[in-house]
Amino acid sequence: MSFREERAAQRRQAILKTAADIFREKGYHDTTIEEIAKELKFTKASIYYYIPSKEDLLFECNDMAMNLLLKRAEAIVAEELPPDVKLRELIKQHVETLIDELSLITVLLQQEYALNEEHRQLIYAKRDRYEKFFTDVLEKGVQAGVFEEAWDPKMVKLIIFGAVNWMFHWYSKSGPLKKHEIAELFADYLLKPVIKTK
Amino acid sequence: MSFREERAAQRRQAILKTAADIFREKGYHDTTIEEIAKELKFTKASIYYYIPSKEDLLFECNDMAMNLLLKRAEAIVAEELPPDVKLRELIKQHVETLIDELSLITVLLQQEYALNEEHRQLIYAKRDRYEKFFTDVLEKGVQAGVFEEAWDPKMVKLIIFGAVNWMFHWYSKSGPLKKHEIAELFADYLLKPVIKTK
Amino acid sequence: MSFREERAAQRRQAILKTAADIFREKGYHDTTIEEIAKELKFTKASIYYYIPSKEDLLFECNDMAMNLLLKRAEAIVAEELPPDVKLRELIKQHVETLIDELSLITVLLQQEYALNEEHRQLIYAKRDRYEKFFTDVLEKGVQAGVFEEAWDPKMVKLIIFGAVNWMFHWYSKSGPLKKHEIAELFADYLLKPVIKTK
Amino acid sequence: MSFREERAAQRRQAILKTAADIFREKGYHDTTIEEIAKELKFTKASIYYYIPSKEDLLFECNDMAMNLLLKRAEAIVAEELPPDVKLRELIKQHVETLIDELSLITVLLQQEYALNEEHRQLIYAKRDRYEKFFTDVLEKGVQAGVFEEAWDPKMVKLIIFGAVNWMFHWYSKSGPLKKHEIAELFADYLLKPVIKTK
DNA sequence: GATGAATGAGGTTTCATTCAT
DNA sequence: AATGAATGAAACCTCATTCAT
Repeated sequence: MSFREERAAQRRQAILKTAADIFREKGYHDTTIEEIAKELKFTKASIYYYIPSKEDLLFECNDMAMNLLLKRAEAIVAEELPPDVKLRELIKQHVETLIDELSLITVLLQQEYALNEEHRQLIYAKRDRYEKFFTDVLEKGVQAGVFEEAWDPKMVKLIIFGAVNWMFHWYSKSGPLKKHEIAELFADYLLKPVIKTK
Repeated sequence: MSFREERAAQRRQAILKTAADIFREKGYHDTTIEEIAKELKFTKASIYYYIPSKEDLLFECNDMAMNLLLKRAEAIVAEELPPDVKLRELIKQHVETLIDELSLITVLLQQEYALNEEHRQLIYAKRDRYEKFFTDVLEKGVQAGVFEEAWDPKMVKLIIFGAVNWMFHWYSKSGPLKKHEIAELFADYLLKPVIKTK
Repeated sequence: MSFREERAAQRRQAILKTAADIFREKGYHDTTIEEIAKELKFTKASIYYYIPSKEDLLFECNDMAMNLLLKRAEAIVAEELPPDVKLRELIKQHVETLIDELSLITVLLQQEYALNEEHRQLIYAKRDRYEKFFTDVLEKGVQAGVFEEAWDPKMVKLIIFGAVNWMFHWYSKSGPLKKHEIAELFADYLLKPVIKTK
Repeated sequence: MSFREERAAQRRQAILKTAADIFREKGYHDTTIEEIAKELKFTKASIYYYIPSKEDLLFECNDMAMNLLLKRAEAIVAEELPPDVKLRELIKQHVETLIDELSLITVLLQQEYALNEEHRQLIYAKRDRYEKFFTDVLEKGVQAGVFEEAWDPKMVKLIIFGAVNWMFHWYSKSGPLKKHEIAELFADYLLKPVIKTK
């Protein structure tokens, strides 16, 4: 990548991050390209040198968020771990990614319906892949006899995602709990019902 | 209420319901007054005979949703029940209300940021009141020794709401589980970690 | 006139007066039929039983104002009086009518441009007739040798009307001067330059 | 000022002048942004590149008119002149400014009530400052013994403004009198009653 | 007579996007 | 690379007016 291209890529990143911050704060529709530009000390027109459209900006935010989640989850899935430990790691990773990239993930969770059809499908495909990591582990755990077979893995996945994703509504850096504490807490609570007790 | 007034009230209700349906489907900003009107076989201007503004329509949806939740929760809270049973009822009622009034509650959960400041405060006030029912019961349960004291009631409340509210993303009438089954399932799963076992 | 017709005529009058008051306060365009109705404790639709249109309401105000001015001026013109006295009376009458019917005359002076073409012509015709009373007296006075011939009657008329009509901008019932005092003052000031001194 | 900025400023000026012309002709409310745009061979939206709102356009017209009057009057007030000469100059200047900037001043005199509260206050403040130039000179003249003490300066000011401002109703470029002739004529007529004769 | 309900017609404003420079 | 200028398209909202009851 040439120096030129690299700088352009950096600019793109900066635009995406800023867009995500503002999208998170005000919602996609209440954010104007002008605002994003002003925040970056660009002009409105300049933004269009780097991105093709506002909707594309939203898509890139969604996509970046999904890629982050996928990459981290894939690393965990690749490890050799018992199902209960793996699920715990997946949950903790999700919580921590959400906190690390609050704006990006919030946009992913909150603004999906503003995507156009094509982009939505692309995101849904990745999301399905991501969610499958959870159901797969749950199924494995049932087969391995460490998880209660009473709970449908699909349902458990939905409960877990609901509980965890809701965080974007209330998480605050200045809250009493640290990132890892929250992650542990969620993992403990959400695993409790499925772990088989002797 | 006179015949006239009653019909007008019904019309208002119909507008709210239709608006909620479309808001849910496409989001507040991607819904035009024209669409709502067309759906009701009204003209755009006629809508404005019944409501003062589009934002007001959104507020009314939010408010009606909150009122429903509050009314049902108040009935439960008023009963003489042990904390664990009461919490179970509160959860079940929440799930069932969400299913009964999917559009209204989805709008409440999804479109809040489009409210203006004044309206948002009104909704937040009711929401806080509603959520307090849950933390109160949790605290009572801890005091009564039926709930684990390890879990912070605020945190448990957030987990419960997250898990349950997430339903608007996936619930479908044609799904395999019936309303009451889902309600029981959620109550079981979410109560499990807090219930003290001997 | 039957009782019915009489009551209708009274209603019309009331509507005109109220309309004039509000037109004066907020201007024709910023006044809605609804406001006029509310002030009269009517409904919007009821107004239309008595008047054909909003513009017509404006015209009737203008017309009533002109008729008042004309009637009072005609009475003065009909008297046998020397030109200087007659002019003085005309000025005083104008001032006093303006004060007596502040809303009506203000509408006449301020909102003329909102009339439609046809109505404007009708008002202009009356206005021209009214103004001619002033130029006629001025010309008679010059011929009679009581007025300076140096001043063009048309010009003097414009100065007089300007000075006097401006009153609607500043006149207030609670001001320090009484109606007659103002009238005398204007007559004194405005006649001074034209009266021939020996 | 750069070339760019200068051209933008010129465009703004052009919009204001054109707006003033049309406001004068048809009144503020009967003028649409579209009409102003069409006259300038702009599109409606382009107008909004230069001005924030229609009401703002009106305010700028008012403000520019007041600034013109103030600037010219201040120059006269700054001179060392006897009160009667100074008043004469103030009147002449007012007449001539009105003729030079007929549209702007007409808007100022005719459309004030369409301003919003905040803007109205700003204009009133300038107007009060402007009118004070006249009452000050009148008071000085009374003290200096060149003006009759019988006339209240406030009242004289109102008569002068009334007579002169009325011009926007009748002045026409094609009229028989030239600008300076009208100015002299007004000054002569309106000063006559106040000048003390030995 | 009176009015609740309905609407056509239009106006202001916003904004993503384009393009010449 | 960057941007000032321009605009098409659309959305919200208002209101005078009508009409069935």
